[in-house]
This record gives sequence, C-alpha cells and structure tokens, in this order.
Amino acid sequence: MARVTSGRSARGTLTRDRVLDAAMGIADADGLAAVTMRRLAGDLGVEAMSLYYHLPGKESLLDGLVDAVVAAIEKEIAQSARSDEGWRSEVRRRCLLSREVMKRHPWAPGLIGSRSTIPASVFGLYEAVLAALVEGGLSYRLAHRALHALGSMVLGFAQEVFSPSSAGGSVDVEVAEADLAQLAQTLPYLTAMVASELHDHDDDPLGWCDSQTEFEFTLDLLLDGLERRHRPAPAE
Amino acid sequence: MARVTSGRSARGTLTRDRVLDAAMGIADADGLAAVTMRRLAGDLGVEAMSLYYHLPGKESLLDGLVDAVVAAIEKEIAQSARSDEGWRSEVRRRCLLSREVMKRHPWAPGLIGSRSTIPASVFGLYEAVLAALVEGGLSYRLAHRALHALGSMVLGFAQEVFSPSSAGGSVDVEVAEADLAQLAQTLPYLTAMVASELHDHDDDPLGWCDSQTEFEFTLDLLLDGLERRHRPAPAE
DNA sequence: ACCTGAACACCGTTCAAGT
DNA sequence: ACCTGAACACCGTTCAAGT
Repeated sequence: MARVTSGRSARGTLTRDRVLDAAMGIADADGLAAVTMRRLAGDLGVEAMSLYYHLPGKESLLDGLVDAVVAAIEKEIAQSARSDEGWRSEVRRRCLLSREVMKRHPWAPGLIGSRSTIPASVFGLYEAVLAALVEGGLSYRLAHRALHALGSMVLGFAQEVFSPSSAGGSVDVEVAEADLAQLAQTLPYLTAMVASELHDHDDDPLGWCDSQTEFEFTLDLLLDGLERRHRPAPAE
Repeated sequence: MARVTSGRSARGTLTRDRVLDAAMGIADADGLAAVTMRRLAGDLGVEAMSLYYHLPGKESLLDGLVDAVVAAIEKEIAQSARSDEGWRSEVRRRCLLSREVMKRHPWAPGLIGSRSTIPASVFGLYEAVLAALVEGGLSYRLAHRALHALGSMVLGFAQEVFSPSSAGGSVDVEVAEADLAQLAQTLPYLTAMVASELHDHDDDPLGWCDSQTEFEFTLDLLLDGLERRHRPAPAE
C-alpha cells in the first residue's frame, strides 16, 4: 500500500505539471510524434478527455513543453552565472549551455521552430543575451544584428532550420498599447531596442527590421570570418 | 467542349507531376497543413485513393515537394551563373538566390527541417557550395567547417531552426559499399571531403565530424565578427 | 492501366453525464 | 471539482473491386 507501481499512481491526482512531466518523458523516449492525447492519458492511467480539465488543448500542452525546456536552460545558466564576465564570454556560455539542454531533449528545436507563435519564455532568452550585449557596450543597432546573426545559437542549435510559417501562422508583432507597459517591464532591453531602431528609421518605419538586410549581414559576417581564417593576415 | 474549367480537368490524366504541382499550390495558398491526401485529391477532381497509384504515400509526396523547391533553386542559380567568380561571391549569390525561392514557398524551410531523412537533392546544393569553396582554394578542413557554419544559409534561411530528430528518425550516415561508388560520382566533393577528414582523424575516426567542435567554431566565427564590428581596429 | 468504395486504425475535441 | 463514455469530424492507408 506504500506505493503504486504505475497508472494513476503515486501521490494524488492529475496536475498540469504531472501532465507536462509525462509528456516530456514520452517525447524524450519515443519522439514528439508519440505525444498524443490518448497515449499521454494512458501513461497517466487516465482517459484522454481528463487531460482537458487541466489543459485547454494540445496546443497549450506543446507551449508548456517549450516553456519547460526554456526553464531547464535558464536553470542551467543561473547555476553557472559569474560576475565580472565580458559580454562575449557570457553570450558564449549561454549558447553552449542551451545546447547542452537541447541535447537532452532533441525534439525541442523542431518543436520551437514549428510553433506558430513564439512562446514568451523564448523571448526571455533573447532578452538576456541582448542585455549582455548592450551592457557590454554594443549599440542597439549592432546588438539587434547580433541577435539575428546568433539566431538559433541562442537557443542552442546551429545548422538547423525552421520556418516561421511552417505552422501556417504568421508571427504577429502587433502589440496592443495596453500590453506595451507590461512588455517594457518584463523585456526592457528588447523594448528599448525596438524603440531605438524605430527612431533611427523615422523615414522608413517599416524598414526597422528588414530581414533582407539582416540576412546579408549574417551571411557577410560568416563569409568574412571564413575568408579571414582562409588567409589569416589580410592587408587592412 | 473545348475546356473543362476545373476538376479532372485540362489535358489528360493524373500524373506524379500534376499531383506535385497541385500540392505546391495548396501549400503556397493555405500552408503545408492544408496539404492532405483528401484535399489534394479533391483539388484534382479525384478520389484520395487514386493518388496512391502515382505516389507510394504521403512521405513520398513531401519528399517530392522538397525536390521541387530544390529544383527551383537550382534553376534560379543556373540562370545567374557567371564565370570567373570568386568563391565568396559565388557562395553569396547562391545563398541569396536560395532565399528568394524560399520566400515564394515559406512552408519549405519547415518541411525540409522536419524531414527525417535529408533528401538527396538537398545534398546537391551543399555539394555545389563545397565545390566552390574547394576550387577557391579552401582546405577540406576549413570547407567542412564552412558548410556547418553557413548551415541553413545555403538553403536560404537564417535565424531559423530545425532538429534532425524532430521527426523521430536519426539521420543515418551508414552507406553500403555498393552505393559508395555511385555517391562518389554524383557528389564527388562531399565524398572527397569525408575521405580527407577521416584520414586526418586516423587516431579518432569517430571524431571526424564532432558537432560540439563545429558548434563552437560557428559560434566563435559569429562572436569574432561581432567583436570586430564593435571595435573595428583591434591590435593584432 | 487507372481509378473507386468501403473499411480500418488512428487523431484532437465537444458535450452531456457521471461521481 | 474532477473524471468519463459516446460521438464527431477529421487523418493516412489497405484492399478488393470496378472499368
């Protein structure tokens, strides 16, 4: 009577957290495709429809999984935090630690990439990197480009791909005025960056984040570096 | 009687190509999620089961879509080909043109990323970039790292994400000896690169493509570039 | 050779009903 | 408050059958 070995199991009843834990377990073991409402319920010793009492639906479950991975990354980063670290070292550490976590949950990059709307927790990771860059003395302009260039490195994967439209939804950047104050509070650096970049593009407000320009910046960053390593001491 | 306006329509019968064309149309119009066997058949004025006569199944259809996008990229690149172009300029042009095509098919990056096995046509794009690098004088070692670093730029998307395991399948690099000759013929540069890198790692054959090393190389490439643009003239 | 109808084993989700 | 059963509208796919 001390322990139930499986099924509705262990202590107490169903919980959003227990559901998310079980979902992560399935994803880690059998891949994200194995995470179906019916399988998940089965592992929890419950009927599929019971899950809807704790989560509004599958989309919400997937958002919860992303949040869980981001939380794991932030935990890892917090544990290794140092003071008196340059921006370069801090950004580098963050990217490497994110990668460690992603290796434990190889389904996560694909999931994050396929989400139609970027979960707020992911913005938090970018906010922290941006903070490091700006505190390190980079201009908002350069820091903005750095965020684009570092792109998926911030999340811990390189060489990998995602489409904002893969899930069909376009990323909606419209923000209600009411939410803006809230945004400025939780993501102060990102808010300031957008404000700064918008101001610099008074003549062309729509061009403040031109993806063509960002793409070429990143591409040239990489090509410059490769050229430099190919012939190490160019005449400057 | 001259024209049928819709349905089984136009000239003749169902064809693999007509099916793929229709699938691309649906994906462009309503997103990849709208491409179901039933919807696709409906648009072609046919029953869903008829599709299976022309394609073995949905996986094959998706592979066909990837091939179609790659073909569009290669067409674009062929049209703008120049002789007497340095490796840097050629690689840059290829990446920018790939991006143009991807903008027309915004579902493509996500699709390519989610494929459990990398379609052969995609290897062709990397082969061409590798050829440019090697012919431009880069060592196989550096060219190998360049391929990792340029990563998704070669396919036309930056700042985006993909997991090899998102679809559950691990990328299988095992190659039967019989296929090796064939491979060497169609992808000579990639074959030579692997051979060269394997040779350089006689002591540690498994380490010839260590993803941790590649990740750090790319990360430092980007950080170097950002640092350089932050304070343009470092003491070297 | 090419296409179809009916059926199977799955999905996520709704909704009224149980306790 | 928490969980369930039956049902609905979808999937991809098989297989025997039509022409």
